[in-house]
Amino acid sequence: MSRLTPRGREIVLAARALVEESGPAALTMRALADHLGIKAPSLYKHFPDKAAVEAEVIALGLLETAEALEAAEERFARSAPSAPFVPEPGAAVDEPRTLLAALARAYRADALAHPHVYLLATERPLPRHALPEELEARAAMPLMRACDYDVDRARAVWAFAHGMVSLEIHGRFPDDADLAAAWRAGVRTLER
Amino acid sequence: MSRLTPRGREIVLAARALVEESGPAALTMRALADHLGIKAPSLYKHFPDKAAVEAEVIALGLLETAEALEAAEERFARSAPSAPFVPEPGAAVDEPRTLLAALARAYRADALAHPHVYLLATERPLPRHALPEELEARAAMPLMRACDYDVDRARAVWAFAHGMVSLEIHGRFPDDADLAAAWRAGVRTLER
DNA sequence: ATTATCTATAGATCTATAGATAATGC
DNA sequence: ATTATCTATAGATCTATAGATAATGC
Repeated sequence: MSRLTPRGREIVLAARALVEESGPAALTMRALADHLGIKAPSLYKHFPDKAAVEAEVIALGLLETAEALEAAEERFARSAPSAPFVPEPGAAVDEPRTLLAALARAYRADALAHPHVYLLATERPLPRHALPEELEARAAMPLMRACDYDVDRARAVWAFAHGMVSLEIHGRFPDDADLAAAWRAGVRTLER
Repeated sequence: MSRLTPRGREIVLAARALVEESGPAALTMRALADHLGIKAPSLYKHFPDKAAVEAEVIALGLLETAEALEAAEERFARSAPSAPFVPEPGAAVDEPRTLLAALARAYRADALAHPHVYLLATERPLPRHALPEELEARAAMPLMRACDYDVDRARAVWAFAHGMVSLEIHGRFPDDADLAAAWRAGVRTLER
């Protein structure tokens, strides 16, 4: 994004909106051009091909995930200074009690806030060559820190969170499933 | 499958082979017909539309998953009669020690044995109306039994397993990641 | 009679290139 | 001069229907 021209940025934002509105398959050069009020061939003066546009949308998604997790880390650090959790009488009940719970909640909220972009960014190989250096690593860091740099546990937690979100977005759980309870069950056991 | 004509079955098997060979997007009525040595319009005498063929491939995938998990359950029941695990001197080290570990291993092996069919069957909404009654429930039962019918934990375990497999198939882990270790970390903590 | 196939074809799309034209920035 | 746009168009696909033809099963 940062290395794009202003017009390039506009195009990517329109592409993102298109994906979010109608799913990854709806991102065609024609639909994108329509959205922008221009003709499809004009897009090729800004991007070499469709894959380049798609990669920028994916980069946006990853960046947002990274920022959402970093913000959750910070909020948690502020609200839970150090001592073990002690529920205050009358305090809101649903504050996350652990850093991992806070990150899990943020991960889910971010993914469900733009499910189609989430799927575009996760359910296919990453176009790593077209992404900003270090973006992938940055998105992974909050979980690594929460897992005390135990990479195996961090990967297991990531897989759990991704699996929950993926299955939820694709409507694979029963309609009446208590997904909050499933998240709690997973986070609680993965906690240590 | 069972409710198909013999020719219908051949068509579905060819479709399955096509998906497995070249991915879900490669399943087109033309490519399928080519594979069978006929012309595309002929397929419409056997299936009303492409979605119907796809649904049968998905049903095959689900059925295989169910059978793989059931077989793993049975193998585990035979090999680990009841007593807590005691490693015998000189015994093979990599026998799964718990039912959950056995199921996790079977889930991964099944998915990686035909990754494209796995993705077709999981990374989109299920065409439930076109699937055999109870197939979805059957595929879910082994995990439910392993989790003592704690549905929240069963869903968490499923999400973990699906997430691991999905991320692995899409090449989202680093090439040198020790995925066996991540599986162990996840299964161990989700164990209870 | 029914079934499986075929040819021909309608009707939608897609991505991407070539080359012309208008507008903007020195 | 450069940049952003346009029109025209090549070249690939796709799904699905209509109607003809050949083969099979009573």
